[in-house]
Order: sequence, then structure tokens, then C-alpha cells
Amino acid sequence: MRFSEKKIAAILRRHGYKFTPQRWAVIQIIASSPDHLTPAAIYEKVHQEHPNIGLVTIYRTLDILTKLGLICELHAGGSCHSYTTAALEHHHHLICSNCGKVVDFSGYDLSELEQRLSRQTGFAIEDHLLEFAGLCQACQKG
Amino acid sequence: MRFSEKKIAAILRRHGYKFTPQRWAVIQIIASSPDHLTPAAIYEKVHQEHPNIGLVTIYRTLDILTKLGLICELHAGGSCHSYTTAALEHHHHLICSNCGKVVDFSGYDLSELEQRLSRQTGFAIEDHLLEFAGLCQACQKG
DNA sequence: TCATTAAATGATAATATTTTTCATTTGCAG
DNA sequence: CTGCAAATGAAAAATATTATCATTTAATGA
Repeated sequence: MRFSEKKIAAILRRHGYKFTPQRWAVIQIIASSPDHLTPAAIYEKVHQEHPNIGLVTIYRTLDILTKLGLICELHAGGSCHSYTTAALEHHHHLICSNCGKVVDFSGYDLSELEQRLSRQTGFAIEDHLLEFAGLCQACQKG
Repeated sequence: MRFSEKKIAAILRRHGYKFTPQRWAVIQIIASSPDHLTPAAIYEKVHQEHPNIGLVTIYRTLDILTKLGLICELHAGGSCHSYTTAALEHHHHLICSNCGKVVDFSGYDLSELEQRLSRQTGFAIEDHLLEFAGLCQACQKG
């Protein structure tokens, strides 16, 4: 588990959010899954342990956690609203288009390109998205 | 206009699709817009000139055009199901998160990184997604 | 520890988005 | 021109997302 309960609680509180069992449950489910999950899938999994939790809470929680950078939204590989746990440092993703497995990678620096684009286009670049999709080793054999 | 009617017709037919006025209308609307459009927005615009066209046809057409590479789906900048016209060569996107304007850029080669990742992870990489988001020059002033 | 309060929750309903189905129409190959 | 497979439009079904609001709860400070 990448994040301790205490750390998560602190991060939430620092930003004015409360640390609730529902939010903790969502984080745990996402962090313990090697692949990416849709809101519905997260709901189902969380629901097993916390039968009272509502889907709406899942949506609200996902919004907050994304904003805080505790989870990441994925886009490549045909998964438009799926979430995976966030690493502590800036990173990018490699996604299996068959089983959904997510591998983080970092150490690839886009800032030079970003500066070039900024200079050429006048854009004030705020964010970027870099994802690779393909078949993981296991799925290639299948 | 990047694509001539003849060229589009040929591409569609070559892949076993018919060249219909509806499809042509969708392509024209997307190609003539500097920003990216959601299916609903495309529907509205197309609907003005072709009042009989249905939203379903828009969805079906977008699927096909995406598959053929004639249009691109965008993801960054909070636009999850928006489309923009495709350039002929491989390229990436820079998107204004305020007005939605899309600027293509090319000449940035990710194949080295792709090979490195492939080697390190065993993935058979098939595709990638690289998008930048920020404020365009005009929107920075506003 | 306990009372207070603002934030969060769950239930429900409303909205928005996307897909299915199917009868009818149409592009286009022969 | 004709026949046929493919495409369309309309309606409905299925999904996904957001809004509303009464109730509950986490966190603060006495």
C-alpha cells in the first residue's frame, strides 16, 4: 500500500476535506488494484465491504481525489473514465488494452518540448497527457 | 479544407463504407471548426443544414471516421469525447482549456521511448496519446 | 468528553449520454 | 436500371452522470 491512512487523512484535511471511511475505502480499492477501474467498478468493489455506500459518493470522491492528485484518470486504451492510483512523483502510464493493467513510468522529461511549443504557439501550457497502450506480456500469449 | 470530397469518398469506399451526404456533412463540420466538438455539438451544427439527420448517425459516423483516422478523439483539457480533424501525418495536439482551440504539432518522435518501454516492460505497444493543455494566447489576455 | 457546525452522505430523481432495434431508404456494383 | 447490402432515422432502452435535500457525521474547541 503506497499511502498510509494517516497520510491520506492529513492530505485531505490540509485541503479542507474531511477524512471519511467512504473516502478511505475508495482509495484503498483503487490503490490495491493493478489495473484501472471505472466508477461503476469501484462502486461494486467498495459496496461489498460497505453496503451502504452510494454511487454518488463514489463520483464525488473520485473528483476530489483526482483534484488532489491522489488518483489518476486514464484515457488511452479505450478507457475514458477509469482511475488508477497515483505515484508520488510525476509519471506517465502504460496501459494494457486487453486486461487493463497499468504500469507507471517516469524519468521521461517533456519540459523541453513543452517550452518549444510554448514559444512557437504562445500557449501557456498547464498540463499534459502521455499514455501508451498495447498488450502486456501475459496478454500477448493468450 | 484539408480533404476533398473525392478523396474522402475514395477512402470510405476503399474500406467498404458508403459515401453518404451525412458522413460528408459530419466531416465538413469537424474540419471547418478550429476547436474540438462533442458529438452533441456536431449534431447541432450538422442538423442546421440537414434537419433530418439523427444523433445516432452522428455517433455511428464518428466511430467510423475515427477508425479510419480521418478525425481524432481528444482527451486532455477536460474534453473526453470531443473530436477534431486529423492531419495527414502522425501528430499530437495542443488544446486550449478555455476556448477549446486545437493546434496540431508534429515532428516529435516518441519511438525511442516506446522501444525503451517495450524492452523494459515486455509490452507490445500499439498506440500512444500525447496531448498538452493550457491557455492559448487569446485566452490568456481575457 | 461533549456540543456545535459545516461538510459529507445516501436516496431519489432528474439529466445527459450512448447503444439497440428495426422498418425504411439509399449508394453503388453489376 | 435493378437488386442488395449497407446506412439511415425514429423510438426506446440502457448507461452514465449530476442535482437536490433531509439526515448523518467528522472535526473543532470549550
